Amino acid sequence: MSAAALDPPRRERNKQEKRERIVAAARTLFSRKGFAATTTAQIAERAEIGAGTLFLYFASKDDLLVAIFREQMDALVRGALATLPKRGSLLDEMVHVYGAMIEFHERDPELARAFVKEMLFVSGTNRAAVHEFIDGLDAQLAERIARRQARGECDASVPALLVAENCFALYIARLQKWLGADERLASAQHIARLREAFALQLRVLELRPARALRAAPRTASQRKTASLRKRGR
Amino acid sequence: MSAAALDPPRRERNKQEKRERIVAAARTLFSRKGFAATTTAQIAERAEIGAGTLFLYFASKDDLLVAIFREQMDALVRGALATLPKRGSLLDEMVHVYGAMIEFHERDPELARAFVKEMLFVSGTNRAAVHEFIDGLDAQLAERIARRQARGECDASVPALLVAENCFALYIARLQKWLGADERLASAQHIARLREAFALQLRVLELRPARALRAAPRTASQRKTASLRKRGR
DNA sequence: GGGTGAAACTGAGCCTAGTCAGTTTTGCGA
DNA sequence: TCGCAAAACTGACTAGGCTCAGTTTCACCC
Repeated sequence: MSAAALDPPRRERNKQEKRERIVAAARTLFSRKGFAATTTAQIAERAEIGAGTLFLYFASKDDLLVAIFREQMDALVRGALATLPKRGSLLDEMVHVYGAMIEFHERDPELARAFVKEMLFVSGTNRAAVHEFIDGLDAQLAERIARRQARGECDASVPALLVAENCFALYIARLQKWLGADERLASAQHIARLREAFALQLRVLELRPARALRAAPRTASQRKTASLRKRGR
Repeated sequence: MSAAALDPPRRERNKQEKRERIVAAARTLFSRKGFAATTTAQIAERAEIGAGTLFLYFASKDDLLVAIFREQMDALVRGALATLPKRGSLLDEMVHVYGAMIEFHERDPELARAFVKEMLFVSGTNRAAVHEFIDGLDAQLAERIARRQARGECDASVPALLVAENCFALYIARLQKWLGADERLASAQHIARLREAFALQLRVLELRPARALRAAPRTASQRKTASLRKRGR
């Protein structure tokens, strides 16, 4: 057999195909029967692999779930960032991006719950990817903030990345309140609440009439810990 | 046997004692060998009960862990609120309370990680208690904010409870960043970071020179969702 | 003090995520 | 074409959380 040019990555390609089969099988079964009710044996059977093979591709059942979601989230956020409302406020942009994620999770709250629970403590094949995703999102949104600061639309003395990180925290907290409660409000409700929380955080970016920036005098104990604040990134 | 006055709650008292034995056994074993390495069978044996009995008292191994931590957190927060620094700023107070929790978690990060992961999605015997704990903490801190607002030290137009809720979100996010990462910084580092995040959020409470409160004009899409914002509490 | 129904308890056994010793497949150099 | 080492794969097996049918204990009433 003389497929010289294509062959070298053949083994690799087989692996990739198999991985895809596993992901496809898992996606189907998870959404059909739920996460807890799907066994890894069923996934393996549907993907036509041995029961143990699954764990060569994913460190655990949780890891597999996170892999599936992360891929979808990547695409979702790329889409949301590409369709940011022109002429909207910063708040609008934030809500546009995070609102898209909330709407996505509304499709299947049980899966979303399992995902959110795992996401922040991933330790399998997704560790790096998840942290890159979060850092990337924070950086993108910080960039949008910084641009407005440069244009003089926002208070430039506020660290943009820190604002973006705080907003991500507010998003996660909203998800947790939503998915951790039994009464399930519609996603629109949660987006509205998220907007409130964001609005409060983004207020620090409002331009202030001249002075005021160091308005509140620092207290003794504030000064005491000040030396710790220079974080070594 | 004539212990008439004490007997009626005897069954009840036995149950309570048994529950305590389970909690004590679990606490010891968890901290000695870690959460994952401790089996429920070992806990049951040490508590001198049958293996199945444990699950009459706690819905799952996770539920047991959450019960233990929640009890400790209750006491910790009560203590922290009782020892708030006099004459400190609002920021100092926030850091005092949440810093105490971070320091507590530093004692055993593996347990803390498992706890934080479960806490927000509890579904066992602790559901209500955990949510009461969080709501109570938010309310207490909101009260501290409101007091300052009433005294004219803070911008009274800012909803105090929302600020407190946002701060809790920032605390959780900090915990997750800490315990979800492999490189374990000292708790002092994390308290310093938490202070930064809080400081940024609390800036919205700074008094502003007269105008400015409705500084930024609302955009079209902001108005669009405004009707959703009246949350039905 | 004995009968009775309910509450509490028990542990053998089920179920499934995850492991690993052994087997098959693959790529490559002779 | 033929070894051969490494990579990939397999499925019987294990461990441990949790269940539940059966048993014991308890409180109450005659």
